[in-house]
Amino acid sequence: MSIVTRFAPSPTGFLHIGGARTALFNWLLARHHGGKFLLRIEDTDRERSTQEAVDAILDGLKWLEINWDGEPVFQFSRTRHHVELAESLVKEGKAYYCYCTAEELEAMRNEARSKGLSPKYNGMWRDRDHGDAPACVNPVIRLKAPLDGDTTLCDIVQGKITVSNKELDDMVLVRSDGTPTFMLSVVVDDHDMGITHVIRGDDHLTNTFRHIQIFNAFGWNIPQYGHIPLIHGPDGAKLSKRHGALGIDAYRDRGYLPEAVCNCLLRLGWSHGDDEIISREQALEWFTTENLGKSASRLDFSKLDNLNGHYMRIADNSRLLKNLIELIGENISEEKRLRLLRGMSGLKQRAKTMLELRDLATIYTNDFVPEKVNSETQNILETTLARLKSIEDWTEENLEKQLREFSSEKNISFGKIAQSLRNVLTGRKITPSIFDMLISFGKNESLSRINAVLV
RNA sequence: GUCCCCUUCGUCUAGUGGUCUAGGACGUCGCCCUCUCACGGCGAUAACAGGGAUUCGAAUUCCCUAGGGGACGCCA
Repeated sequence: MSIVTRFAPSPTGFLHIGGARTALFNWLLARHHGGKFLLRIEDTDRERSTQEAVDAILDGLKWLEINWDGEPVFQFSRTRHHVELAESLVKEGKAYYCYCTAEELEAMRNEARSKGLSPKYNGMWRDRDHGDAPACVNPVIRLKAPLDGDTTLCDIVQGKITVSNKELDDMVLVRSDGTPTFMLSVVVDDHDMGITHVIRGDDHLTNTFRHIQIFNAFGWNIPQYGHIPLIHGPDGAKLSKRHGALGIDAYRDRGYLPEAVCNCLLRLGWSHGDDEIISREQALEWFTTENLGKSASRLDFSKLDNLNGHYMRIADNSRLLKNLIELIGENISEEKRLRLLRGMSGLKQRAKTMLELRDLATIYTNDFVPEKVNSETQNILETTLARLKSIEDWTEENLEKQLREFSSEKNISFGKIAQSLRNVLTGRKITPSIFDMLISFGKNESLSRINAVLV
């Protein structure tokens, strides 16, 4: 049997880090087994669903290079089908109309709570005759859930979990306005889409028992479920906007590379021995549900920084340049682009994020302003300039050779020469190596910058 | 309140009864490399929530306690 997984976000907000990880895991599971990964937009809540959120989710997935098969399924478009199936359940006696008002339901819950039970529907219309129906109340359709026995979930991650059916009530399948609920829609769509495996957040665990009851009512096969623990904020509490519950776009804006974000997410709740840096190819090869963890984790930004630094270092220079120019958002002259490209290797190993890279890169993009130097530095620069002028073979290797020779000939410490050059070329004390910069600026620009200080 | 789940260094985790005086990674600290800063290298720091039980032997199995989380909607 071929594996079909899905990611089914509701477009009521951005794609956050937890959702991205869920998508990643489902994607990896499907791709690892050569199966399909589908996308379903759960937009049945018309009040809160927005097109912006749909776009944000799609963009986020694309940025992470989590590609789905076929077109996304929009759940709302399947409303009629969902309702018809619910009605067929009523005909079969597996569901029923309930005419309870909001006040009655509230009273039921309060009563249950006061008895120390979990608040739930008491089944008052379960076996009641249609004729009793109040004329002015539009009914909902409820599932006739089993009253006795228990429902068991064999979870891929959490193991076997059994819940007494007494804990579950007759859930609403179709609302009084005639629209299907999440409970119904998820089950029908998962069935129709041929979903075989569902990896989702732990917060859905208790829903799953309800889903199983609906599957059973229809007599359909139940997919394999894997409930992964939630990601917590740095303080261990539920992830909220206060901590890392940012949209995935915020990670891009903060200068993270998608492969670093994926690697980081992958290690949150999944492991492969002692491996930390895991490429996409390796992840695809190694990912199985056996290695999913059972306990909640927190997003560690210093680890993300570290991973990002790694992926920056191994990233292709021209790709980084392209990203950098987008980030700067201004026109960069051809000359400066060339400088940046030549200097990229030296810059990228000093940056943990694209934002840091952008700051470092200003040494090559800022306009040159000559700074005053003291007479000692001036003397050093004067003689150094003469020497540099004479160098025809302007390569890193040769520059190093020549300048080191020069240093011992003149009996000037190499550190002094280097710091003087660094300062005059960039106006800064912290930069990439001077050879790196001499090459990046090129001979002409380098000499003219030194000259500008001497005049 | 009820039900369910979780608990190894500060953080992410390895570990599925002996190979664990518990391994790796990030962070932190120190040293080395060195033209500054990084990178890199070496080293240090630091954990099995607590208590019982099973066993010759338990981080690993079972029970209890504590702590944390999740769910209890005509939201998804």
